[in-house]
Amino acid sequence: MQDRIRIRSLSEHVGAEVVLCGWVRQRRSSGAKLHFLQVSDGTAGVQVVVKKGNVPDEQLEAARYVPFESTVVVRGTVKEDARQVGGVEVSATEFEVMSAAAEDFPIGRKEHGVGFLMDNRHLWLRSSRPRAAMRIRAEVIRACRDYLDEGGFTCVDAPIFNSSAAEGTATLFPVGYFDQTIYLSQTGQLHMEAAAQALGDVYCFGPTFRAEKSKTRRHLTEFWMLEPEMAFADLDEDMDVMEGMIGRVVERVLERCGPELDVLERDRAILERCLPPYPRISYTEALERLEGTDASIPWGEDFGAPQEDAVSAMFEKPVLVHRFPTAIKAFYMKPDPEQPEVVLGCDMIAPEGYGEIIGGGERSADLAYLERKIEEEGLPKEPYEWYLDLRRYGANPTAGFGMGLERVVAWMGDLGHVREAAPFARTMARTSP
RNA sequence: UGGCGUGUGGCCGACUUGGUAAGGCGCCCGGCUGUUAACCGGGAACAUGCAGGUUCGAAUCCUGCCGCGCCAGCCA
Repeated sequence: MQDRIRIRSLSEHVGAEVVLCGWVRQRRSSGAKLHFLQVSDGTAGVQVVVKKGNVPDEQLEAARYVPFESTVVVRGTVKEDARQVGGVEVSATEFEVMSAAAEDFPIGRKEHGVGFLMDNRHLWLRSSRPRAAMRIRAEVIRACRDYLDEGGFTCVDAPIFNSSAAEGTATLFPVGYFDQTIYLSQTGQLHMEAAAQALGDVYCFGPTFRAEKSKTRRHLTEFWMLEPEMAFADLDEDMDVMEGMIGRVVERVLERCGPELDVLERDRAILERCLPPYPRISYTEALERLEGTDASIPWGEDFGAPQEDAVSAMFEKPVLVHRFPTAIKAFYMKPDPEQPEVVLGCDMIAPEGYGEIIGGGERSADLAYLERKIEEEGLPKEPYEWYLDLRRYGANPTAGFGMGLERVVAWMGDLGHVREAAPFARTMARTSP
């Protein structure tokens, strides 16, 4: 539509006559001669007033009976009105129904259950809560990319189709690829190590897939991961980047997503406490702090959700836990030269039970060590040959990490479940809409 | 995969000790020229996941199956 304006910018047109398009989200009448329509075009919503005398009678009737979610074209005058959320309303002079919606739009103004809402995700997306979550998601992505791009990183894409796995094949989704079986990517890390040797500081951002039969509020089978990788970086630098990037995310969301946080009724004070610096404690220290609590575990055992929650509850901000036992971590992690029983890895745990939002660390540059680990863990050697080439031709220290986008978004908006942080979440039980 | 929980109209949700399915939203009609999860009056339609069992009688108790949810493991 030629001269149509976005509802978001209506306040710049007070007193002017404008044309707008949108969906009728709500309708109220005061007699047969005055109708109030809440119209949204996605950018924002506004109250349109259709009054007898201002529009032809047949348009007045159309406004009286227009079903929810119908698309309409409105010409009218923008008026200041302190009673309205955006501060303005539109007094219609022309009202046209572009497409009348069926009268049984399933999403009502009253409460619904999770199952029903997820079944109707394509329509639920129009509601204020999902819209706020999607805007926050977009801002989190923007903040991360800005942080890395400004820091001199190069965005490099990782493949989705792969014949090898970074961490075994148990949690991979097999797909038919011509006459063979390959797998959907569960990480871009190995490829980013190759890219880092070409470009220094790199990152990839894309979907990853895990066939984990997890049905918790922190798991999706398809999720987006941001994975920076830095040549010649060590664990401390790696943690600096984790902290800097998440710090930037928190700052940006607070700065630019105020209205969205309000829609979600997110307590801002909690986020304001989450600006850097973040505490950094070793796995061993964490266990010492857990001693005597319900979450206490023997040294050597991996952190579970109860340990993560207990550790994060000790601080009011994200916590970096580093130097986990070598035995429980992936083969490519570099052992600490000063205490080889632990690796130079690090996880960032988000507050409020949102769990591990980042996992990463230094990669081993030692060819012989990696060959031994691959054998010890019973991994097939052949698929890793190309990866081992990276150690044969100019081995270098490398460090990086992976950030789970949906977990960060769920935490920012206190969404309760990662499925609300994705537009169309894929879980064990749901692959549609 | 395991543990726990749950399944009532299009949606939400009662039915407590087993006794013959509330109420609300939505929908339709009407009223109101300033409403905003509008309000007021009237109306129609629509339901106990599936299969067994106990009982005079089951939405309610028992068993199995299926779906969903939460938690755990695994991870981001």
